[in-house]
Order: sequence, then C-alpha cells, then structure tokens
Amino acid sequence: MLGKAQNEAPPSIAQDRRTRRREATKAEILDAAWDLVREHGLAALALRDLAARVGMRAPSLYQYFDSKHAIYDAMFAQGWRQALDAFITDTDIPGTREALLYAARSMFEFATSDPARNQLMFQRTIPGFEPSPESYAPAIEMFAHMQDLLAMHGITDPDAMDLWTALISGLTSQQLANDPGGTRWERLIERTVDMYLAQVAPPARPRQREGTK
Amino acid sequence: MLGKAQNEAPPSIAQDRRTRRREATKAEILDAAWDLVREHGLAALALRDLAARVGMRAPSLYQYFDSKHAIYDAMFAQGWRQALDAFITDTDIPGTREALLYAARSMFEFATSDPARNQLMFQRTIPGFEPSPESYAPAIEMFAHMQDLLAMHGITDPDAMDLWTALISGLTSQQLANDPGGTRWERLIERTVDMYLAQVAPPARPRQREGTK
DNA sequence: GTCTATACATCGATAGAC
DNA sequence: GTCTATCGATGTATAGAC
Repeated sequence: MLGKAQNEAPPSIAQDRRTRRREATKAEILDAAWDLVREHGLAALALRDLAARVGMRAPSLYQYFDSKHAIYDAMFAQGWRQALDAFITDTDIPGTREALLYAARSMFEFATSDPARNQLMFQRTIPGFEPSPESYAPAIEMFAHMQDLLAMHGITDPDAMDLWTALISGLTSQQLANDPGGTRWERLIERTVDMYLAQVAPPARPRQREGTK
Repeated sequence: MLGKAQNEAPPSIAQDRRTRRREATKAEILDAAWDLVREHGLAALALRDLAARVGMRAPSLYQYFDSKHAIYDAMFAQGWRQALDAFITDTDIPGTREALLYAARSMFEFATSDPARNQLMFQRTIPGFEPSPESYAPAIEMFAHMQDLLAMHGITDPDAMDLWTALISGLTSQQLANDPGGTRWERLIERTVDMYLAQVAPPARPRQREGTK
C-alpha cells in the first residue's frame, strides 16, 4: 500500500527491511523442514505439517516457495553449502595419508550424521525433483575442492578422483543402509585410505609399472 | 458354491487350480508394477495406474495384496531372488582375480541396469516401508553366498567382506547418481578389484605383516 | 470369489476474501 | 500476507453386484 507509488529501481530502506524479514521467514521454514524430514523421512514431508511448525496454514507457504519441490531445492543447496563449510576448513594438512584420512573421516561423518540430508543430496529418490542449476552450483564447487585436495598431494588422474568418491560413497551408503548408528563401516576408513593410496600412488618402492599413463 | 460342503483339510483339484490362478494374477500385478516403477520412479507408483495396467480398478488389488507396502515387499523379495539367480551361476571360476572380477561385474550390471530396483533393494527411501522377514531372507542368503565366494579364495576376514560390499556399492551408486547410462565408474571395476586384492591378500611377496589374525 | 462403486482422509496446489 | 474454501489425485476401507 505504502510503497506502491515509489520508484521501482532504488531499493528503499523499508524494502530492504522487508526482504530481510522475508529471508528470515524462509530460513525458519527451511529449519522446520529439516526437523520434519529428519523425524519422518525425506519423502514424508507434508506441507500442512511444515506450515503448522512455523505457525501458518499450508497455502501461506506459497508466499515463500513456489512449490514443494522448490523447498527441496533450497534444502539441497543448503546441504551442499554445509558440506562446503565442513570441507574448506580441512584443506591444509601436510601429510598425504593424514590429509586423505581426515577428508574421508569428515565426509563420512557429514554423510552419516543425517540420512535424510544424504538422501536429498546424493540419491535421486523424489519423483520429479531435480535440483536447479543455482542449487547445484555449490555441489560443483565442492567437487572442485576435492579435486584440488587430491592434486595437492600429486593425485591428478581423473579416474583416481572418481575412485576416491566411489570409496567414500560406498562406505557411507553401506553404513547407512546396513548398520545405521553403528560403526561397522566407519572402522574401515583407515584401511580404505591405505588401500587407495597403495593403488593411486605406490609409495616408496620404485618397482611400480607405469605403462599407460 | 460347489466346494462349500467339502472338507476343509484336503486341497481339492479345483482349489489347487484356483490358487494357481491367484498366483498368476499376483505375478501379473507385480510385473505391471515393475514396469510402472521403471517408468515413473519407485515412489511414484500409484495403485490406480497399477490396477489399470492389469485391467482392474484400484480396490481390486486388495484381493491380492494387503496394502501398497505389501506390493513393495513382494517386489523386494523378487529383486533379491533375481540377484540370487544372477549370482549362483557365477560361483565356480578358478582364479581369484577372475572370480572376483566376474562377481563385481555381474553385481554392478545387476544394480545399474534397473535404478528403481536398486533403490528398493539397497536404499531405505519409502517412508514407513520395511521388508518383512520372509522377503529379507533371500537377501541374507545372497550375503552368505558372497561370503562363501570370498572364503573360497582365502578371504575370510569379516572386515574384508564388508570392504568388498562397500566397493561394489560405491561404484554402482556413483554410476547411478552421477553418470546414469554411462560407463564412468564401470570402467573402474578392474582397477578396484586389483586394489582390493592388493589390500586383502598381498599376492607373491611373503613380506606381508599378519599380526592380528 | 472377483471385482466394482462409493466413500473418506490426506496430499499439493489454486482462487479469492480480508 | 495470511486466511478459508476448494480442487483433483492419492491410498485405503467397505458394501454389494455378478
């Protein structure tokens, strides 16, 4: 009502406050969504329950998100930004074995500590949902960071990079599927890293064959 | 009408034919369910669509399955029985490397050839669904067979067994999630098997340390 | 016995009142 | 900006037609 006659271009102070309020509400909705999803499973998220958690009715959510998938999309982006945050701090450890071990452990911990988040980020399990390019961007950034870390320790072969992601993803998915809350595959991280290093960078012995690459 | 006055204990020929017809219809429903699930995704299965595929209305399905979850349960059991069938035939290959390579390849092929089946068998993704003990039995049997195969080649450490499942699951889940239909992780199977063998059974050199076991 | 029509609660989503 | 009312679709229960 008030700002209707104003110019559209210059963002006034009132507009600024309004958008800030809006962002705060969106964040509150997403927090509640994470709670519900951890409680009842990713696919069981119901807009009526979500709205009730933030003191609204379901249709009001559409003032903040265009659809249920848009909520998933925002959560997807949040998840990857969290992963990025958790990973950035780990990047400057000297020894190769120690660096990879630390990276593997933190990624494993990140993935297994929240099964619903893991399902959203790594599995294509909600029919019709595909992350938007904007939400996918931090995922790509995360991948680049991992690549840098490996390269920093002399591992530049793309196949070795793919093998690394397969190892981590295998340990976490088995842990989540077959021993949730336990340590059956967590205990194998160290052994896995050693196995990996022996394959991609044979350490001391000069007897390694290097025909192909 | 006819068999009403008969004894209940001895299964008559008519009864036998009736149960056979019933089983055939159940199988037909499950086949249609697989088709739909491959088409639209596991979680998108709708009973009305399913019923239409077999020329029924939705409520009629309840004559054959108690609930939608019961249908998922039957499909879960079918999936594992298929896996068992695919695996049983592979069990008598002489060389260790060749045997593991063949096992890895056939499991990878099995898992990646049907993403919906993979989701049902290996991921807990449908809210509220948990396989019944009967349906879980072939999964346990499959696990025992894998154990036998590894043991046949001198790999008896339970950790080595868990590591093996993690490797296969990692390759398949990465392939499905990040390069569906491609070969980016499929190409790494051979390298992965060699890496694994170098870790669990150092081949020629007698220099392996064997303190714990 | 097999299948159907009908009904119900709940879902995501939209329209319009305030 | 939030509400009520409502829509079509979903899983499921039940009563009854043949």
